[in-house]
Amino acid sequence: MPSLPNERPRNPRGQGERLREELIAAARRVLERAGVEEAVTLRATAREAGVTAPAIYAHFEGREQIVEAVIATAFDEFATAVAGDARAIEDPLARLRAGCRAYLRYGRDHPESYRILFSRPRPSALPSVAAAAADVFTTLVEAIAGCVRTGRSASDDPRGDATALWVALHGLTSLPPSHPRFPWPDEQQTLDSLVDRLARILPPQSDRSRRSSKSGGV
Amino acid sequence: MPSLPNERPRNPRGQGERLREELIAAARRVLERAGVEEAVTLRATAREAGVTAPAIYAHFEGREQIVEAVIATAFDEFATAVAGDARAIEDPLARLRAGCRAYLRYGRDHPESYRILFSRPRPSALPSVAAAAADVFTTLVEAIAGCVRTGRSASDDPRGDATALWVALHGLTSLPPSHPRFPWPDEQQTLDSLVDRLARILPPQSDRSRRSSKSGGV
DNA sequence: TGTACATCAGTGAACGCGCGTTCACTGATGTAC
DNA sequence: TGTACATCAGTGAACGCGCGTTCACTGATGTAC
Repeated sequence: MPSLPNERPRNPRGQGERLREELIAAARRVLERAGVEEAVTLRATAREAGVTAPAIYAHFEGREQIVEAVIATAFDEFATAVAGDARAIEDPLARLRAGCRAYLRYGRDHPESYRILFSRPRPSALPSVAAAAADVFTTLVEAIAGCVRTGRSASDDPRGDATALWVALHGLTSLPPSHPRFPWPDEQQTLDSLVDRLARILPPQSDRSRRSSKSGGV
Repeated sequence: MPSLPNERPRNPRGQGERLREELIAAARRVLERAGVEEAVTLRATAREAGVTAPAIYAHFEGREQIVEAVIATAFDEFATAVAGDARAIEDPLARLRAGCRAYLRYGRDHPESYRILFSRPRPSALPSVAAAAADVFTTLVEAIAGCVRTGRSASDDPRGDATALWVALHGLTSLPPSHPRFPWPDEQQTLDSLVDRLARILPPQSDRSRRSSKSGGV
């Protein structure tokens, strides 16, 4: 009776562990398709994976553990998208901008995954998530500190400024989708402006020497 | 069988409409207590209101309409907290700060109501919500424009800056609760810093004349 | 002043549904002898 | 080389639960005459 429209060959002997990964991937598809965490039921996940519901219990204690695995996986992917791609860039200002753009892009490409990562008290209780979050935050702090060293930032508190920037990034990622009718200005422009002001970005050296004593801060 | 622990006298004849308000209030209590929108079921709302489930159909078409009414009510309350309280303040900078503080305070005092207002595409589809949101946004824009007139802001785009500030306010309101283990700096300080930088707030006139030509912008 | 009736503000029982979870099982594949 | 057996990767049927929704109803209160 449980009709399995998603046909699926049984894993070969000894490869039973594969189903675990398949279930996490299935749960993520369910999440992104339905748009609410509550849609990630045990049975919906099983259906999506092409398996019957009880098969899940060989790999997860229950529904809650599936959701946790989804969160951990998504956060890891998110951290890699932001920190991993940025790490390779040498110039700190370019790295900062690339990291911020990657952050926003992840949110736009996987809105429900992003939401589940940042709209519940739960995520940071998972150790792997706390580590990934620290990774992303450190990327921001170090990029700002790097900008200070290259003379492109006037920050006197890279940690505090990185926090403010993170907060604003989160706002830019999550607010517009929830009020799509509002006439939001160009996203990239808002992003650049937030980065410039919150990381206290200064014009390049050549500019500043031209303007001489007029530079300085608020 | 539907055991009504919340005893409740039947409304007097002609006063049946009262139940509608009682149901909205009951649904909001359920929402704030449970912490997820999905907890606001028709039956849970009825139980909380001390009424049987079918009694709801005299006032709402179904569950969805209750949630909509909760959103509309909460958004109205939110807009009043932010714009209403601020409107009375004459000095635009004081008004701007008061509005932003009220915004953050509402989010802290009613976290689930705030979340439901700003984490779904749905809210702004409701006309009353769009109006309330516009009210809040206008408060921000006018306060910044007022600061420009009194010489306390260097903004050359109050709408754009108000948008950036709104985005950041939303971030500050919603991000820390979702990652409570992160060592967030003092909330009020972060708030003040976001307002200062995104609304391009300048030091008071007396200060600036002392520092003379050193003022100016990033 | 009395009584029949209409209306109003709900109740109580019942339905079908998807859910999480349990239990006994099945059938293919590898292993011991 | 053949066969009995163990193991593995699941299946299928069943359960109790809360849900949304329907339906016929009830009992108090006001109104017409």
